[in-house]
Amino acid sequence: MSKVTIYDVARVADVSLATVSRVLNNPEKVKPKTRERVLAAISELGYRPNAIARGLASRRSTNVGLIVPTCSRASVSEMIDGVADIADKYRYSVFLNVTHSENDIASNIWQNMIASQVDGVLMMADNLSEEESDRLLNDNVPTVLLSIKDTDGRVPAVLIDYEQAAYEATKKLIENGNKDVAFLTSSSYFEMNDIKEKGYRRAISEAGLEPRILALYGKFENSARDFKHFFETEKAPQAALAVRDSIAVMFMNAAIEHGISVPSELEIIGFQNTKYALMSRPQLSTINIPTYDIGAVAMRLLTKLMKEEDIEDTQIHLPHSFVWRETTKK
Amino acid sequence: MSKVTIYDVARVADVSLATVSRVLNNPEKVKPKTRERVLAAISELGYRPNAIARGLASRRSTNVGLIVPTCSRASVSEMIDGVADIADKYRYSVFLNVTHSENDIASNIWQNMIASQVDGVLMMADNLSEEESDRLLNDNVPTVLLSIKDTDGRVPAVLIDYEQAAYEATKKLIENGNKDVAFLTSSSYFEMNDIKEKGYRRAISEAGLEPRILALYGKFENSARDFKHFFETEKAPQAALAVRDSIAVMFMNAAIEHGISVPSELEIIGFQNTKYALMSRPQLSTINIPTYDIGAVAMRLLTKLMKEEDIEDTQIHLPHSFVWRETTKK
DNA sequence: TTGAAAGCGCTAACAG
DNA sequence: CTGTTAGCGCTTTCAA
Repeated sequence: MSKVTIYDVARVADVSLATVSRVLNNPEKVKPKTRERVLAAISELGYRPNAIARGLASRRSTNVGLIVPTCSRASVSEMIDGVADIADKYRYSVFLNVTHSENDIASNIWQNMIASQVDGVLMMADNLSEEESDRLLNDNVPTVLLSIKDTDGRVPAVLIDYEQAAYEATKKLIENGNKDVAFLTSSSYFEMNDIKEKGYRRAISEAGLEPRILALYGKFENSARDFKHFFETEKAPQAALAVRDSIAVMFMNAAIEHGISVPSELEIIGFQNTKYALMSRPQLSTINIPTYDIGAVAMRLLTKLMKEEDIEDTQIHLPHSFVWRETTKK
Repeated sequence: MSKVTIYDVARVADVSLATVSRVLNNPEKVKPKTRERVLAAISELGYRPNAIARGLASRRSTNVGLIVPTCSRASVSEMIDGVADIADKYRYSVFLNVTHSENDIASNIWQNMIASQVDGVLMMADNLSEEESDRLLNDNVPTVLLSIKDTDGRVPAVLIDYEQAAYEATKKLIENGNKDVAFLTSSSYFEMNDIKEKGYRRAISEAGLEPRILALYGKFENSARDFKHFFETEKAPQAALAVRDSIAVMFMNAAIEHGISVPSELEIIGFQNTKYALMSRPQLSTINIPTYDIGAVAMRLLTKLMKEEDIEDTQIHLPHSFVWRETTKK
């Protein structure tokens, strides 16, 4: 709330406000001696340029908008940390918008302000309609998608090749000798899970096996009960790939309580490599996703986009890896 | 990036820009007929007021700053969701700043911008020095602390009575007949953990028992190994209260692997009621903390502070509760 | 190398 | 109820 303005600095340094502005923005265009005088005045008065006024005059806010469906999912909160770190490094401020998966982004408040006070947007969503990606393109504010991509790849994005990751994991399960390999997915629709399912199906079909999709019926909170019911009424698979670590662990717990031994009778692989995987017993084998890096790389890409640098490739794929722990054989 | 300004709207609606501004900010001061004409022009042109210009002219940004040590801790990410929801409701935008526990907030970039472009600040920190709280007071921008409080309670805050919660949990453990009740805390310094420890010590001392503090030596990642070593070299306690669910679960896993049976030989209570507690086996008894609400209530308090409403009580304590699951007897 | 002057798009008295 | 007129604090030509 400092009330000292650029005029005060100019007066104290005995220069015009234009000069003060210059030492702030183009210091090399000011004679060293004058510059020092101005700098001295600035620190003497504790002057801090008013970012809003600067934004108005320069028509650039050095703010970016970050849109996420929620914060309380490890996959997004870690990503936010990545975004925040890099934004900080480049002196950008980040506006956080939590959409709660409300699909129509246009109707959302963010448009109101995004349009007028951010230089770029980072968007993570559980799914993205074609309309929405059209809108992103039309609003011509630089945008980077995190973890998802638009159908025709026109919007810059940073993501993991989930299809390939799921494919490889499924293949591993098949190679371990399992014929009945299930895919555990969530009931609510996540585009990302569809992509993982594709990879699973590819591996299954290549091996000439039958796919078996098990979807959580409802909320995560009930999954313990739901999985218990599953094991009581249906034949247990020999192996399973889950779309998230948490689902993998819940499934495993239910299996173990049903007397199934892991991994000898049931192998399980999770997705993400969260703390859940470390804390389960047996410890979960899982696919490691560089969540933090997705955020960091996306923010870095956005800075380039905002500077209108030429980008070779605007669709960046980050590598995944596997962490073999105790829920898989060998 | 819409380039239509308030002048365009004024021209199309055939009024002055002041009238347009009025229908935006004080619609009741405009004749309904005129108002409709203006509204029509607004939607016809797709006009969106430029928040930056508005901020400059009105000296209010409708932005709040949110400072957190990290996002990737359940206790903070859920809180952020709470903040974001309420901010949204009151039409405030939130600037996210991740400090990574760098203690000196003054040295941080946030001061630069916070001072000039936010109407209020929400701050969560792992600890708060007296200097820092002084600074918060001096900068006279409305501020609310989350989960922590300053030593002399001058800064508005929303928090849980961690001391009492830990006291009650410890007491329960003692009432269950345990004499050797340990307190599991983290090695790095968190003010909050000290407060919990106080509650633990109060219960222990009231019962005439000896306190036993077990601090993690290093990083969470190594705690499995560290706890294993603990059980191999030291006498296991009969019960334990942990400062976080994750620590409780890691400790429990190590105990079980050492052949100790839970809860018959070792009772454990965690803190927070995260998903970890649901996913462990046996399922963790824990202290439920309304994390989301801390954020929501703090944001609501901040809106009042920003409106300079009179607040009865600026230190709001939210209630905790207990969730008895499988790691405690009875 | 520096200063003068014209806005950026909007709000907020003040008149009328 | 509506219009006129000053700015908000800064950037940015354009001259000097």
